[in-house]
Amino acid sequence: MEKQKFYITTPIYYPSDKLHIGHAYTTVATDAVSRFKRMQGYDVMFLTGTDEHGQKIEDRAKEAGVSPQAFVDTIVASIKDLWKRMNISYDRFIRTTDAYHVQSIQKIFRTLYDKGEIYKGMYKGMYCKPCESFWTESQLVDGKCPDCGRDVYETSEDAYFFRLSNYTERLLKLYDDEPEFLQPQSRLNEMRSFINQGLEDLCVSRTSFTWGVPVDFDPGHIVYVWVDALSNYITALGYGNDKYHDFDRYWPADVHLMAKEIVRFHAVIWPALLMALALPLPKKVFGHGWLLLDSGKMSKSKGNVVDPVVLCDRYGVDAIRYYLMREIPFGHDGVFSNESLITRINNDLANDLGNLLSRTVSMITKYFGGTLPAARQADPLDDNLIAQCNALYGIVADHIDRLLLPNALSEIFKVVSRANKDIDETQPWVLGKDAANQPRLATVLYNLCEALRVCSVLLEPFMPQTAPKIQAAIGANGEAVTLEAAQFGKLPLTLKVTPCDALFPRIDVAAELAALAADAQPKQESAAAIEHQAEITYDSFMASELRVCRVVTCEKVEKADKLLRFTLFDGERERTVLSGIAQWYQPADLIGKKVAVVCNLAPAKIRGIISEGMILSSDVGEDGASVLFIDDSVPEGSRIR
RNA sequence: CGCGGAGUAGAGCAGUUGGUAGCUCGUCGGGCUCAUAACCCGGAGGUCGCAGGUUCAAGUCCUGUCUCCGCAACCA
Repeated sequence: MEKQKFYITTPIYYPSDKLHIGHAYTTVATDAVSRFKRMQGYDVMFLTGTDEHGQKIEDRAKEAGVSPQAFVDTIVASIKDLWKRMNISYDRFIRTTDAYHVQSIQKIFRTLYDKGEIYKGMYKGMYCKPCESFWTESQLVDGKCPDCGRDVYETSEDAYFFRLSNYTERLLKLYDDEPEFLQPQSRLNEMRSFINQGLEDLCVSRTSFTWGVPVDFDPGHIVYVWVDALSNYITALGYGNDKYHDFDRYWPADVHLMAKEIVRFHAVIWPALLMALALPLPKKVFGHGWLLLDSGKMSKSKGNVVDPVVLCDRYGVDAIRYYLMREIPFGHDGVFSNESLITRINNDLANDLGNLLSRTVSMITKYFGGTLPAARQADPLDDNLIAQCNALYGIVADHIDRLLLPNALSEIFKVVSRANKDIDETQPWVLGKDAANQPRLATVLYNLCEALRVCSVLLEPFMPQTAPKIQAAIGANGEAVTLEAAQFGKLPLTLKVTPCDALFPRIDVAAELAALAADAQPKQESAAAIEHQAEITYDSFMASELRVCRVVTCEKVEKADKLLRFTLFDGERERTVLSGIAQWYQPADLIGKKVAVVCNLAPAKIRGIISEGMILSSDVGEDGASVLFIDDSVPEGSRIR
């Protein structure tokens, strides 16, 4: 009988920086599922890769003084190293700069254009000239360029649009007909309400940068990320190219796995594109949650990203894989902390699993010289452990199919606990005192090995290095370590054990946390690289008219989270100024205070209000601001220089 | 303002179709000695954000309300 196929993907990651623990989280989860499916006998295609085009890469390459291609090549190499280190068993790695992908994208783009699904129109947006970037109204920060904070101009350019708006009904119908399509359920609710707000046609080309796939029938236009990146899931199978020929075999995907913030693209744009191409839709899109830190969300600019390489070096790959898959409910956000990581390693891996193996092997060595005799004597005391071992595979398989990965692990560890408890109940050290009890003692120890074997087989997708270590120690190999053998009684009665080192040495929590804290110190300082501006002249500085103003009134702007609206007295007149500091200041605390204001700043309209100036404040970290208050004795209107 | 999520023992979380409130860590006490000072048992600790409602019965359904978090067109 031909094997059933199973096609699973991670997103293709954006190589503008090294990857962090969140990317590893997505990828480890995908890997665990892939490994399990392979063990179940599926013909698995596990795809991952990198999304290498776009403005940001172009910019980063320029900063680094290398070509975009050289820039991404370096990062991609580090990504592949990371996956190798973490035992990621991907079957194929796609780069959007691969020639075959580029060829496919051009073909797809043209097909959509020929079908009338893509049309040429005008892209209207706010343009920042220094940054050469378009922004939508909602992306602007206080009406300014979110990158550089300068003024933007309303402008427009030729661009291609995908008729996304035509798919509103069909997408809603998809959600109704296939509730499994998008999981977890909460994401489906979110997408449904998003679509209900109305879909606009989607701009799918750009002319503002060149690092991308050119539209082959219209020079100057570059295919934008939607078509370029999302299509990787089919181009990697050979759709529209001759590099591969697996499309018929593997498409549609069984699971697209990703973090929640890109669910929208996979649950709205991607199916719409596939509908436009008249292709089958993926069976499932799953958006897992985020790894949060104690200090809040992880972000590059905050400098609090967690580097998976460092963690793996310090604690071992399997410990990290286990922690990621066990600690956080899949689909929800969860907090990542060194403390919980160490606690997990010590309690689950060292005390429960590692120590179970250690005590089992050592007793067999001590009482039987390492090889069990064949004679047995069963006892009703054993029934519970045996039953749990036999039920385990079904439970785990069910959880993994539903992507409840932490639940699968928790079930496996229930059996580990049960085995530890068995040792107390059967008291092998008592049995060992009387030679007449040997058959009974052999049974007890055999049962422990069986529990370890069944657990190790089911743990293998999660901990591919640890499982074989356990199996080697208890003399399990060949047929006995396959998924089919994940039930009680597959080891030979006269099994032989081989002592091994502790699977997971215990970590001294206090010492480790102290060491981590010490390590983190110097990093903080070096991470604070300051971006310097070009040198300016005295005159150009003096061009700014900075004056002391008194806050006359201050109130929060309706319907805006960040904005405060000030009336300031500058010594001559009152002026209205807006400032995006509402998150950090209460209006009442500011009234009457004296502040420094840029008075000759060109007025700008923000949220429909004209702001005449800017209140000076200093950034505090990535997310914070501190207004520069002037001493009350200084009169309003005083020049600051 | 809109949309989404969350508020359950000190901490972190489970609680499918409503029927005696659970798990992990921590804590306190006990047991055991094969083992990585590991393992096993037991105790303490919660009026399930708040207020109403439906019901014989609600953490679980309905209404209202408060607080926290996230999203609002590409940070996993």
